[in-house]
Amino acid sequence: MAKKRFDDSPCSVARALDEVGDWWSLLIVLQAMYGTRRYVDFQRELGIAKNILCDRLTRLVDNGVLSKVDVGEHGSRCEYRLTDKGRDLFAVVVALRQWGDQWNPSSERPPLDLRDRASGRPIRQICVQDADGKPLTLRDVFLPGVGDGERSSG
Amino acid sequence: MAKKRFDDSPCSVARALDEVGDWWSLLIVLQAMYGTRRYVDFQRELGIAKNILCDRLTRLVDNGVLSKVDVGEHGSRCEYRLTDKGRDLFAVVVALRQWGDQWNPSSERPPLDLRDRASGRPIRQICVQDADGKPLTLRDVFLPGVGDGERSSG
DNA sequence: AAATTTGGTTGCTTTTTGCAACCCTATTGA
DNA sequence: TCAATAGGGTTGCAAAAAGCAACCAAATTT
Repeated sequence: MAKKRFDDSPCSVARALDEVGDWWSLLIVLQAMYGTRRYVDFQRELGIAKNILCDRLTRLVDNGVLSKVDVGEHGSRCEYRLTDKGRDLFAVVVALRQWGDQWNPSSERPPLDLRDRASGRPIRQICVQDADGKPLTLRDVFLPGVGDGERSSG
Repeated sequence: MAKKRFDDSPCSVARALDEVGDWWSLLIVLQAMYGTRRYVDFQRELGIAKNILCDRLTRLVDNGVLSKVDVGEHGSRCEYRLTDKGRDLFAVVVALRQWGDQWNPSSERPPLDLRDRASGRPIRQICVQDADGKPLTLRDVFLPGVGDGERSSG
């Protein structure tokens, strides 16, 4: 009766969700992208229970999304830092944020205004693109070798 | 002691995760993108418990990600179809799939080869882009008006 | 008329979550 | 030197959610 695991699923989305698909993990990654590195800071900023935070940080470290680094001379403090794998979730987080901003806008706050550091201009809307950069919707794509009618109408 | 809700969080990522951030919801959406519409088909293809599936489908309908449509003359059958809001999760799902393919590749299956229906060519890697389409990493962006040093080193 | 399909609901057990309390190791500081 | 505090946890307990199996009712098939 345990929660189902997807870590050996043939589907890479399922495997990805096994690592960052629970309620807290992706928020921890997001917070890390904002610069948070310390246990107590994650706890305060997310309002997460300490045991859950501990479990999630451990899992994220085990999965290579974060790394645990001892800081300070005597090793009693540590930081949790994004790895390359964790930083690579940037597109996922931004896509999710743009979706949330579009479909569940906050009545109080404007959508987050991420900008390119070099030009100062806002970033683009994330989308699936063809080889030339043209935006593609769900219906514009197919899977070679798969019976395709199922995805064509709707 | 209830599970924390994020539906009124000021963070749009948290609000998005409140709708599709649990273990099953995004997989249901993914399956719907593959063309699945029927309760029994979701159940068989995902291997999800019926009560959980029922709960998730209801939640996704309540949140406007799926719509429940009666089909057949006598209304005893229905289909769950993606709404525009649900289809708009395409970029999120593809970003997550590409991340999973890159960092947790399956030993058995090659990464899914999504292609543009018009050209037949593979789709691009999803990434955050500046206004000109140049790829941006986490460190290339900033939030106007926010003290920024926190995100600069890492 | 009986079996099957579809879309559920109900009961029950195992896990997970969330909160509070506690622990151990520095470090501060009076 | 001894107490207080901060950081990073662990433990215990109650509530909630997940998972499985059994059951249900309407429609369809045989």
